[in-house]
Amino acid sequence: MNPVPSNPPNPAATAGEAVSATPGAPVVGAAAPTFSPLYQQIKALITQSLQSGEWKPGELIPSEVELANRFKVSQGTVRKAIDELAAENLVMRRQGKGTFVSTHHEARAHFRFLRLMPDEGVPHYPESKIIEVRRMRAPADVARLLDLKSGDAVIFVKRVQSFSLVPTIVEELWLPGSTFKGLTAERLVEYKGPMYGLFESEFGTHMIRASEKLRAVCADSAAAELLKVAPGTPLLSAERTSFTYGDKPVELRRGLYLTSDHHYQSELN
Amino acid sequence: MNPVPSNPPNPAATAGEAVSATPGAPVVGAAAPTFSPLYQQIKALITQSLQSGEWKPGELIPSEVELANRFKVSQGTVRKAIDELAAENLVMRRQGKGTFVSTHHEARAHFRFLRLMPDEGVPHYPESKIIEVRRMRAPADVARLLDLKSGDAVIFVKRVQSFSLVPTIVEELWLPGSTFKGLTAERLVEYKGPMYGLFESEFGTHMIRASEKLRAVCADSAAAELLKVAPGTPLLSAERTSFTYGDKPVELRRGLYLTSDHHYQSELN
DNA sequence: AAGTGGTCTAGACCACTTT
DNA sequence: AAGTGGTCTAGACCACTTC
Repeated sequence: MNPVPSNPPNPAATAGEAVSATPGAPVVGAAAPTFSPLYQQIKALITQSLQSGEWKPGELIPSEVELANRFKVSQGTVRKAIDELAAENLVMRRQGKGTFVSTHHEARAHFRFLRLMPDEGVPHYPESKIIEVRRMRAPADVARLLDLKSGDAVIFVKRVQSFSLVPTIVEELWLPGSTFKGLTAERLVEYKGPMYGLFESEFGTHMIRASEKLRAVCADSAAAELLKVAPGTPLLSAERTSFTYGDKPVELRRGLYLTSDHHYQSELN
Repeated sequence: MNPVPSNPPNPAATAGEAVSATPGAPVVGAAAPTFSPLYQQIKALITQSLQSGEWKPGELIPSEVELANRFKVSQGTVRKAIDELAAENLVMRRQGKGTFVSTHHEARAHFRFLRLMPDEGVPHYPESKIIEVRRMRAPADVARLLDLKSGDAVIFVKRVQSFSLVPTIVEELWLPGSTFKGLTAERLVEYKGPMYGLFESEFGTHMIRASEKLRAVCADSAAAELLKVAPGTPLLSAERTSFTYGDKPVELRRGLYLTSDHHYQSELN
């Protein structure tokens, strides 16, 4: 279970699946040895504990000193592992308090995946209306993107979001049926707070990353009606795939954004 | 010139503009002391050297050991400063060789600020055609975003980019006239390579960050003609402000993207 | 062989939070 | 006072590149 370091201060080493950094070392039966630094191995172990739910979103994880003792490495090595996890937003460090598992139940998390911002001077009172929730069989394209088999059960959700009473977003979601068993319109409507918070608390699925493809499209009659605009109005289309631990896709989302009073903010570094 | 650390291993300290971390320390005449960690001060000093051109894009900067000696701090502190600069893409580390100043003359830099990607299976042969270059007085909105006074000289550029012979992007740029004195259509046309490479080499202006606002709009007649599409075709509008060192805005760009065979890729973390 | 960045350790002290 | 993360140092060795 331990990474088993064989470093200078560590004597002899306690055998086991030793990690040698020597190129010519006898790596029995490994075609591609895949060496990795100790701190990366520690990072992977911590990630596993996050994924397994040993430490749940919002909870405190063990202190650096404690983790260093557990893994038999120095505090500096644990620190570097946690530094990367913090950079990836998997955990949050707070001086004097400890390191917490990230959660979507937080003010700062609400806008993490929503890049649509009100233009200057436009107020921001969000509202969500569920239009439809139903179970269906995954079409080929949805199945492919969610890593399912064509025809597997998926849950389909359609909703409209308004800002300051102006309908601005119409969204369609596809979720793997097996993961979100029991998700109904009632539960979505009743739930207060962000949808990713519900996924996290009620279904144990924590979204940690997403990838979007943006396009400009014309509003079809359905979207136009929901957004109360003329058919043909240009809309910003965002096709999002969201991932949980291990880069496993667990949500497909197609949003159509009305961008007359809002814009999609993108920072390039 | 030195940060003058007064840390345990350093004896007595060599006087000067000492940086104390003691809250009650006598900070003469400083209303808001603005303490900062040593490595942040080192980072700022390195950034100054980058900005002043002491080390130019593509060049090697002094080694960690050398910088540690120069600043009279440990290598670990220099390392942490450079780590952050590398994370911000200001420098690039290469094991065994050294640390290099980032440059826009590189394959990997070409797509740093261009998020428009060909859809799957669509080939990618870029081509650029300059439509217009002229000097003008900055309109109020351009002046505001470029931190200039209304009426200051700016250079206006209009160009069309094609991918695999399909016109896909029409762009308008505004650049501060003082910074880009002598920029002409000829130089833009003659120059091989990315435009930011030209700005870097010929005008000493290195873009390090940009911020875009995206919207869906209808093609006006001018854009429609250049992109060879029907007026009213939905286009993705990207309004970009680019910054150089010190968060100084040095470019304003409005791009209109045809997204029938391309998409704007956005990664959410 | 020498020089560079990359990893790892050990120990000190600081800043912040809670008890 | 005790515990947490944050900073800083010093020294060792490793991996990679060049001479």
